[in-house]
Amino acid sequence: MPSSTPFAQGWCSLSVLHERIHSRMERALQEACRISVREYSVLQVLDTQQTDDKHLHLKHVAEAVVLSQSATTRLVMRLEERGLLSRAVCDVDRRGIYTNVTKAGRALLATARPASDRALHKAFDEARRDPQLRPLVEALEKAGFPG
Amino acid sequence: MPSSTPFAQGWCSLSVLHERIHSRMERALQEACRISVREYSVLQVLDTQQTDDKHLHLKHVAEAVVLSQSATTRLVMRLEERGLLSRAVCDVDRRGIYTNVTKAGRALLATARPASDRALHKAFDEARRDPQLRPLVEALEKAGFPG
DNA sequence: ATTTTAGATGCATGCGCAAGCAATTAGTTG
DNA sequence: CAACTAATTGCTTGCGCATGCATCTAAAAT
Repeated sequence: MPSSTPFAQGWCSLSVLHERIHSRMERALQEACRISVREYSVLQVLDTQQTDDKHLHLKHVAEAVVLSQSATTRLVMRLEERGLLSRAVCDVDRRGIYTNVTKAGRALLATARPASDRALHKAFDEARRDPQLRPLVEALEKAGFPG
Repeated sequence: MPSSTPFAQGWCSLSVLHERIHSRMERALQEACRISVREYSVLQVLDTQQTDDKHLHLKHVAEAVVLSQSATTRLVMRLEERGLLSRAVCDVDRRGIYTNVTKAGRALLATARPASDRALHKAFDEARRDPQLRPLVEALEKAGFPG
């Protein structure tokens, strides 16, 4: 994935690294609990929102995971249909929707998290062995990323 | 986009940064030349492959942009239908497909590249102002990334 | 001949955009 | 202040499109 400027070249590496990690996590999460990376992300966001006793409107959830509002609506719908979360209209502003992760949802998260972590580490190790990605990976590590 | 481990937290930031850059570039490229980020990436790959006088099979193009083989087939098809590239069976292995960017394709790239670059810089500047992304962006810059 | 590989295709799914609907807020008029 | 209208905001829906998976065909390779 070559490019015109050095800056764009950096973006290409970032992009490839991201896609590689993403596709690995996708497969891992799909296999472990029939869930997509995005669904996992949303559940994760909603779960922490909940433990912090803060409630996010759908719109802010969409922003947090960088997804369109319509896609977020449908994603949350799917999760509700699978019993992983429940929805309720916000009573101070009845346009808003509040969501709560159910027990089943938290159980799924407990399975998904280690699976996702394993996939993430694997992807990173693999990337370190790729000549194109090596500098980027090292840059991230040197700067204390991730972690 | 919070998470369980620090490592996963890093992945979340990386993910958000990527999505932000991506959606900005998508809009910019769409507006500038009715082309998607992926189509741009593929064109870019094929163009450099060509100037280096090397020919890639579709399969390797797919790997380079981290896309499935089927999606790559159809993407290249779309680009051919728009007259941005031409396809030909490889004569030493008639299973393989070779592709060449046309004059129109190179013209489009000439428009797309600066548009994409502008979007990229904008997205980076914006990210630097986001508390969640700031450490990641600085990490990348400190380590000489991108560029 | 069998197996393997490159690419194409049917199908189901998730996405973004644009339009729509309902609730809220701001502004106007009596 | 109350009542009405306009503009905004949060979410949903219709629709077309790109993607991945599984499957298929044709061409090497064994």
